[in-house]
Amino acid sequence: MTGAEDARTPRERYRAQVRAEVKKHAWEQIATAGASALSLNAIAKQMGMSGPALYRYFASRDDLITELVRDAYRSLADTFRATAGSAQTGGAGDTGETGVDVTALAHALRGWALDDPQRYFLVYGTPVPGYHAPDDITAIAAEIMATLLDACAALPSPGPATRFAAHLEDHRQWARDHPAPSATLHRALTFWTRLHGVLSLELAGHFTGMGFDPALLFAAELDDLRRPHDEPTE
Amino acid sequence: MTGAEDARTPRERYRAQVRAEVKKHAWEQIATAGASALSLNAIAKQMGMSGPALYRYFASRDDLITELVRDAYRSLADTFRATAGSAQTGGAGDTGETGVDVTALAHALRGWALDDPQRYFLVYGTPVPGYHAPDDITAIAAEIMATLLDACAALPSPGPATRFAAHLEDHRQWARDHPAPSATLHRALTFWTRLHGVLSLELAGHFTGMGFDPALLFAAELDDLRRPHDEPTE
DNA sequence: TGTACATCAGTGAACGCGCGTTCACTGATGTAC
DNA sequence: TGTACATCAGTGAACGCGCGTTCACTGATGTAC
Repeated sequence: MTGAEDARTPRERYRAQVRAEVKKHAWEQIATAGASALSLNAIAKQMGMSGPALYRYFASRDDLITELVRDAYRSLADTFRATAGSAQTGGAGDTGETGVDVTALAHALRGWALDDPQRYFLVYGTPVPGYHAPDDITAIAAEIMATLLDACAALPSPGPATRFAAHLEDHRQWARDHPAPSATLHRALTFWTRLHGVLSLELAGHFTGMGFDPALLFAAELDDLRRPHDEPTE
Repeated sequence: MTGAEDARTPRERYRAQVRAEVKKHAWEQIATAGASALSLNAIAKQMGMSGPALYRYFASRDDLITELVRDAYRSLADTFRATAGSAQTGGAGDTGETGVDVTALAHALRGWALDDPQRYFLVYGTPVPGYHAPDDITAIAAEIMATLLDACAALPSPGPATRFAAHLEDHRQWARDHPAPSATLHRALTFWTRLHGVLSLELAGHFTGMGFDPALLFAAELDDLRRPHDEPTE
């Protein structure tokens, strides 16, 4: 068995290939000069084509950027799903918990971010005022959050009933279908904001010259997230 | 006494005034379309001047942007200093600690960020690949960090001796002149990354549609930062 | 107070550039009989 | 297998635009005697 049949016509396959190559050059351009410097004409030149040729493949510059954003989200969602699927805890003398490992997710996130910082910033960086992502991208973001929620739900202790968790009790539209208690939602949000806090400052270079190893700060935050906390004072 | 003498000549005062007006329009443009869309010609048009006139006031577009970045840093540093100077703890039946109040700093940071999100992102948002801030801006960043360190040093408990603090023991170039123990440095860094994590995701709109109140998540993180923690497990 | 000069703000024309995008067209590839 | 037609990739010219930046110049403001 040499592989599944490719139902696509040669033309379709060629189209897909050129589209992929355009995107590849687009990412290189973004990595070099930032997303705002992305230029269709420059990409065409790099590919040895004339500018208007690209309009066979993308309706407009905005269209291309939106697709890059979508691909970035999709890439992170897939990375999360793959990590969640293969990295269950409970194997090596652990505390007996089962399910998705939140530590593995954290390292997957960090790896994904370091792999291409500008891709990370295209998702989580400075927003362009007025831009609204289409619905299908929002759906991918929700998918990412769902994977994270599953992992947090699998943590040994459900976490303390924080005041913010009480607020979430009545404000959990984003997770209304998830069975996890609100304390777990709080944990997931905290996981997200804390790791993003370290990662985005690190990738933006705000730690350079300070001397310490950002990976260890990341690890410290992760350790803290895994540790059950006291009840909040008062 | 109607005020101190203004040693500046009328021409100098005029210059300063026009420069300020240029910056004002620049900020409006950034708020509307992001920093990458900033255009000298557009600013001149808004001011009813011709484009080249602005070159009397700024050497180049990059020069203007650098100055906006500097002003943003300066603004945050001043806000922090003012907050630290006027908001000592220990007044209202507190636990007896004295010195700068970290809670006040946190709220000052949040207020400053919400006041002008694009200004926040100009400081902490997506970096432009290849751009390096001049030294005097780095110095302002250090000033901000110093104020934060002072506040963390004034917290009731010095915090536990975390593993990361042990690493900082030998990697605290950025705070080699500060008397605070490394555990306090760890606290300051955590303060920074956690609050930035919540703020940047909030300002970028990643919480919109989720239903909860970002202010309460921010408050929850702040509460957690103020609470002394257990020793790390193991 | 008045005159001569220097300083400086602002203009308008111009340069060169690269951008996104449209359009009519050529030539190659695939499809139908 | 060959022919007629439809589909589609890619080109080159062109449009209009706005950008940053320079330059020589005008006119107003300030300074020195």
